Amino acid sequence: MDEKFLKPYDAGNTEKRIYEMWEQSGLFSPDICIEKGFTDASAKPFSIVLPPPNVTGTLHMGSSLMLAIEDTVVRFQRMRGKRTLWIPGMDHAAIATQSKVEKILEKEEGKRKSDLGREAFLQKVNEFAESNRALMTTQLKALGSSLDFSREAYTLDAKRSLAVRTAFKQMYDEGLIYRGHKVINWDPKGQTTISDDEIVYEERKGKIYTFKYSSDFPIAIATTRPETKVGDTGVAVNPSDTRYQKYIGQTFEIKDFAGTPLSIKIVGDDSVDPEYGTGAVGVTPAHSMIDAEIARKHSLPTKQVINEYAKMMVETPALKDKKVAEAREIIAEWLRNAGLMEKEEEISQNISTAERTGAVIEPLPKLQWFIDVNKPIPSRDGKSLKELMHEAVEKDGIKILPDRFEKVYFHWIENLRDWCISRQIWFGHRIPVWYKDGELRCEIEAPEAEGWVQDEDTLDTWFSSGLWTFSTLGWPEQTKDLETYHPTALLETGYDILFFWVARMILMSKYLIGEIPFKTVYLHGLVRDSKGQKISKSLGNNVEPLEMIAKYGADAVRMSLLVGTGAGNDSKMSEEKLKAYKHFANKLWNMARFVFDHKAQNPANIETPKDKEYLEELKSIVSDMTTDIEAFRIHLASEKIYHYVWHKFADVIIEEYKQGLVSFATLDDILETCLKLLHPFMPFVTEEIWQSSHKNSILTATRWPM
RNA sequence: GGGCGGUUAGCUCAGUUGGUAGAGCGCUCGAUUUACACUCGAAGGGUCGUGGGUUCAAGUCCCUCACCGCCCACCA
Repeated sequence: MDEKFLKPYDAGNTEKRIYEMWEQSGLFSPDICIEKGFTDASAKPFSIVLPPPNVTGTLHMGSSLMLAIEDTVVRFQRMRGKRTLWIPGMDHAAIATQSKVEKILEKEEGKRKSDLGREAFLQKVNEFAESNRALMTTQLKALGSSLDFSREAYTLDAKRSLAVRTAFKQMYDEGLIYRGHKVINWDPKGQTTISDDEIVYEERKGKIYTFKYSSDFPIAIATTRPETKVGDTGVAVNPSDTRYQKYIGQTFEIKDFAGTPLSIKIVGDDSVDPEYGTGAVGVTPAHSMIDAEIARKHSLPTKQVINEYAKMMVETPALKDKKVAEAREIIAEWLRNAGLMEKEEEISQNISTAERTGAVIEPLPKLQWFIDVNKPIPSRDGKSLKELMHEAVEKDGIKILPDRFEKVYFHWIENLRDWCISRQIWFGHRIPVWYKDGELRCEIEAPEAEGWVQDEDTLDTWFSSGLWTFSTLGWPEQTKDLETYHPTALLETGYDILFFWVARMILMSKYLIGEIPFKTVYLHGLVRDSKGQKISKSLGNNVEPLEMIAKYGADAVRMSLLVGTGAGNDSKMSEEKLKAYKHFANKLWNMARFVFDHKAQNPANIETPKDKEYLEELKSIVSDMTTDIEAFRIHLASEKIYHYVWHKFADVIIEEYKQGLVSFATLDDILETCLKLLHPFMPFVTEEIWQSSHKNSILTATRWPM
């Protein structure tokens, strides 16, 4: 017997060596599995794309859970004989990465990005991204992830950039991408637009003011933002409201509203609730999306009064260049003095803030690029993107686990508005549109003729990640990989990016290649700390995966994340759990030691009545686990094998063997099967034990028991 | 305002299609120079949040309420 069995299992001394052995074997590539005869060339494919971690930072416990689940499924399917492919990659995460580098630049060199200029700044960002990529690759490997690194992708590399430009052009040519002057969510701190999904609502105390524009104006209105009222061009009332009906169609000229002249037209609109407030709404077309919609219906003019720095842009000296918060007070005070203020009430309101910077969102009218989600698409039977996204889950059979998220998904689609995809940041895919003399061209490659200037803006980072399932497989080129591995079998990710990412992938895939991107979506929950708190920097309760791996071993980290963590449920990470599974790895180690020890003594093999019973029982364990993993009930399968190995095999069967109630052949059989069954969950310790008794054989490339 | 999830042993949580409650940790008692102290055995501990309903049978299905948590939504 190998001497190392005389000591407790030492993960630290094992894992790196085992991973290198796996990498050298090439078995993580399905092509090599076929070449070596482990996988049948005509076997069914099974593919997963790794949700690309952001190059912003390092992997956290949530990513470790993701890797543990995916690697378990991938190893299982590989052992089942499928042509199994798991593609790694990274996401450039445009805004997140750029703002992080901006912060570093500010802190370390006291410079702003404008001091460097676009090119030099981007070089810094790329260097930062590159150094993180290397560290994250180490982390992926440390956990044992059986990823095919020969196919590694990056959202910003040449192939993926080509995919982005191709997708953009195709959507532009079919009229799905358009440029429009619309009210968008402006982040005054980040100085960029953001999409509806990047808004976070924060509950804050506010005031609602009820007032009239002037003493001879017949209708009072209410607002939480008096400063925007200098941009009002209308008042909307419900057409059936007898109090106000008579004014509909009239225009009132207000000579002096806090120093600004207003022209207010009364319009009738069904969206106004006569019961709420004064039953009338002041319409500010430039600074509210809902108002913009009312204004569009009634042809009210748009008057922008707030600029990109969240400062007033009216000529009135008292207001000009004032911050919105100051302007609010100035106007409120003016209303009080003029005797126009009817009521002021404290309320709690949800204000929209930018997810990244925390700044209060300022809705502004701007010329931006959008994806039209409602337009009927000729090449897709006249269906809209919304409809395509809907039918992917409704009809095409994408299964979302847990299934309650299907409802959430449908609800999101129903409320979806056109997606603003242009961003005023530097890091990311430049919009593939060029301008010259008032002319515009959308091309995959820059026009060769002189004088064409490319659009300054970049694309929302989710545009490129939306292409991920097929851009990683070579699209727009019609590759063999694309044909074989798309649609992918499984998309496993956190429920928090269902809208950001999962829905966008369905949109892109259904439109661009006419098929669903994946058959099953498995959404995992949040990994919290031992007290159930969200892990965050401000709480300082971050658990570093690499440290935990060093302390307890990757197998223990994986098991502690997997056991008992069902789809969609948040879970808690604790050192007790990690310790328990470290003990389990060692228990297994000693069980192997016991069996090997006895094997060396050439035990007589006398069949006993118990042999058959135990082998039958094991068969049913195998079949239960197979069903569980195929249905992605990893939390049940992992618990089942844990319990069987420790409390049946070790506590009962081995003990009975000592008493001669079980034959050695059966004991040996059970150990071998257990190693296989445990391998997807705890790849390192099982492989290490396997290699000790099976020279020239790799457990990773061994068939799952039947 | 709308939707969703949770409420099961002291703690943390499982419980897949309804068949008279499970695990880990902790606690108590005990074993043992043992493959393994990163061990083993035993014991204790739950009217499965509340109230009702369906059923031969409900933690599991339906309804009510309560508390905790999450998501969505620019009632001005």
